[in-house]
Order: sequence, then structure tokens, then C-alpha cells
Amino acid sequence: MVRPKQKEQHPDLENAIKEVARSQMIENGSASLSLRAIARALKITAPAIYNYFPSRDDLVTALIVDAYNSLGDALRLSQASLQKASDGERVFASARAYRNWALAHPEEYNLIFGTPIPNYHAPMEITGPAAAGNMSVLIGVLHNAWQDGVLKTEGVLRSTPNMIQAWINKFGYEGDPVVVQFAMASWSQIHGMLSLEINGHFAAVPDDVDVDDFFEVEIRAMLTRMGLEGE
Amino acid sequence: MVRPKQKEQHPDLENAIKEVARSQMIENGSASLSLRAIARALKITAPAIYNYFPSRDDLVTALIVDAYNSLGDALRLSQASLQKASDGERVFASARAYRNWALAHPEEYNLIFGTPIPNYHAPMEITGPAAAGNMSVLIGVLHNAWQDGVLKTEGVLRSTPNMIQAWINKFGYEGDPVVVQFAMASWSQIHGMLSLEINGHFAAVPDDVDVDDFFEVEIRAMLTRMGLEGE
DNA sequence: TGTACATCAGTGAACGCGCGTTCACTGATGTAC
DNA sequence: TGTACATCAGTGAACGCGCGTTCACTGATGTAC
Repeated sequence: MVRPKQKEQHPDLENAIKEVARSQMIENGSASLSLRAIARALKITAPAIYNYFPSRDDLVTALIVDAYNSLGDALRLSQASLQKASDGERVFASARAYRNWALAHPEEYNLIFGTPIPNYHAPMEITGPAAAGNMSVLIGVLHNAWQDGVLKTEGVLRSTPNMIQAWINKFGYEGDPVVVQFAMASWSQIHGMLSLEINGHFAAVPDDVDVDDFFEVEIRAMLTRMGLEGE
Repeated sequence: MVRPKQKEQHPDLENAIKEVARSQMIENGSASLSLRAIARALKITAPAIYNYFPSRDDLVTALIVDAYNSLGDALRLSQASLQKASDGERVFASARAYRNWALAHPEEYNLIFGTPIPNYHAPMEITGPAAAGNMSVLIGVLHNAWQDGVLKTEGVLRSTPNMIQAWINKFGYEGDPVVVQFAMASWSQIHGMLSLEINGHFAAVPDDVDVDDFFEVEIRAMLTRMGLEGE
């Protein structure tokens, strides 16, 4: 067999590897990601991948970081076009962007937030900041609302500092801790709905169900709680 | 090597297999469950397992059903001792029971609600009813509150029927659909917090964080929304 | 009570498979002259 | 412009491993007489 010309079939093999890895995660789940299967799909041999990633785990880490950044981009993009919008609209937009990203990239969403991959341990010094970056977008939006004085901070049940303060100590935030609390709460709620939706727990037949409206209603209720009515 | 006396080392091998499977899931994650590893731990040979489970998938299915039932037992147990409690207290108790079960059985929780195991497809006719059974406990608690007339049903944002009605059509419920909506919403919120907590997303150092109070506050806010104040 | 026998849970070898990773290599490419 | 050469991306064989599953078997057990 004639050897194919180098760099012609795959002008950017590193990204091609990640692309194929992503599409194989969609088919078989992220836990069964295989270097040999990726190589087969790209019509190269498995050892060639080692020119780009030192090991399978490094490829997984790269995919995780990409996923965090991709989600972060989507969140930031949702805010970019809303300079004149109300704070409530901004929160709503970020929630929708979060969901739309997750629905468009379910396997990457599970890769980040789902059951950890067996025998893989994410290096916290790499994935930690990437994760916190996304959290910061949500906190930022709520922080704006707080600065605008529209966030409901009085008569609100507050967590004792445990978890909230731990986050602040680690990643830093100057402002009312209730902003972080609300961010965590909103995140939890959004994640809960998405996790159940993506993995088909809202109905016996996964494709049978339209969750859009349920999501909208729940986000609206969340906004009400935070004093950010309407849109 | 002398053959060990049958039925002496493992008087109930079927359950021993499931026990070992559960403990191996805790160590390595449910996705890497292996018949050979289970056999090794039990000091039997792998084919012996086939006397109890026709295939690996059937073992997984049995574990899933067990997990659903175990969770369901915990939920029902939380209600059994509360005959004279308020509706709010009952909802609170079920939420706490849900969380306590999940924290005590994180890998089983992920097995049920986390990323699906690669190359395994749950038979819906078996796992569907098991899942719905647990949902019914939560619906039942809220249904009681509704019958008592304390559930907030006026001025509440309601989902258009899509998803809620699909559930009702499938599993049946006679009463205000808002009860099912609230059940789904509460479930989502609880699941969101637990999924993030169990998989270590609330802090860079998983064991560093006490989520108890955060959980309590969020459940309280949820109760407020549903009109089920106090405890 | 003692003996012959059927049962069937568990064995051990084997099947075909896919995996991550290593290694010496090769040959297309781009560069230096 | 043409030629010699260094580079290094990708190859192909091999490593040791674990997996689910099948199969004919064996021998401890409990039962029937």
C-alpha cells in the first residue's frame, strides 16, 4: 500500500483526533473512548496519536478542557449581545445558553459533569480553573444584578458560609456571598434538569418529551426567588 | 488444589456477586464492572457467575433494579414514621432521605442517574417502572399536601402540558397536574445538587466542603415556593 | 443404616477480541548550499 | 535551479494485558431405595 502524503489527509491532525474522539463519545459514551478506534476512523495507526498526546489520559484531559471552554464561550456569547438588557433577561439568557450548549453537546456535558471516566483522574490544576471560569460567568451576571440593586438580598434564606465561603476562598469574589449562593443554587437547578433531560429520565421514551417549556417555567420561578422578575 | 465445599463459602452466591459488584463499582466506577474481577474477588471462576446471571448486562440490570428499590425503600421509610407530621415536614423528610441515600450509595446513584454505561442498554420495561415507583413516592407526598389544601396552586407558573402530561399519560395520576410539575421540579433541584456534590463539582477538593446547610436552605426555598412553609 | 445414583454448581481450558503503549523503522518533506 | 541531507510524522510489529462467553467436565451433595 502506498503511503499517503503526510499532512495532506489531515492538515490539522491534533484537532482531527479530538473531533473524532468527540464523535465517538457520542456514539459509545465517553467511558469507552479508545485510541485505536480513533486511529481506525482517521485511517492512521494508533501510535501516531502519541505524536500529539502523550497518553490516552492527556487526550481526555484536553477534551475536558475544550468542553469547559466551549461551554464558557457559549455563556459569554449569550451575554455579548445583551448590553441593554435587564438583569433578569441576562440571567435568563445565560440559563438558555447553558441548556442549548448541553443539548447540542450531551456527551461533552456528561464528560464534564457526569460520572467520572473509570481509571481516569482529572488533574485538578488544569480542570479546576476551567470549571471555575464558567461558574464565574454566572456569578458575574448575578453580580451585576446585585450592583444594580435589583437582586433580592433581604429576607432571603442564607447558607451558613461553609460551602459558599470555601468557593470564595478558592476562586475569589468580592461582594455579597448571597450572590455566590444564588449562583450555586441556579447552577444546581439548571444542571439537575439538564442531567435528567440528557440522560432520558424525564420520560420512558427519551425523544417523546418536550422539556423546553418546563425549563422556561422553572428558570422563571428561580428568577422570581432572586427578585429578578420578568424579561 | 482442593476444591472448596460447595455452598459453604458463599451460602447465597447470587447476592454475594451483587455485593462484590457494588463494592467494585465504588472502587472503579460502574462503567468498568467486570465479571472476571468479581469472580476473582469471590475466589470462584468467571463462568460460575453464569449460573446466576445469563450475561453481564443482566447483572447490571439487576444492580440497577436493586438500586431503584433501595432508594425507594429509603424514601418510603422516611415517610413511615411521620404520620402526624405536617406536609412540609414530609416533603423535607423525603428530600433528606433522598440525599442521605445518594451520599451513602454514590456509585449506585450514578449507576441509575449518571452517564449510561457504555454498550449497555437498560431494558425500559424493567427499569422504567422501578424508576417511576420512586417518582411516585414524591408525587404522593405532594399529593397529600394538595389534598390538604396547603399546596400553593394559585398564581403559580404552570408548565404547558407537554412533559408533565406525558408522564401522567404513561404512569397515571389523578389530581392537579401542578402536583406532578412540582414533583419534577423538586426532583430536578435535588438531583442537581446531589449530582454536583457526589461528583465533586462544588469544590476543587471534594472532601473539603460541607454541603449540608446549602442543601437545607435550598430545600426550604423550594418549600416556600410550593407554599409548604416551615417544619 | 448403608449404598447407588442423579443433579447441577463450579471448574479449567479455550475462543476471539480489543486495549494502551513501546520500539526501531521509513520515507515524504523542507532546508541549506 | 539542482542536489544532498536532516527532520520527524506516521508505520507496522510486538508486548502483556483483561475482557465476556462457550464448552465439556467433575465431584460434592442430597435423595431414593
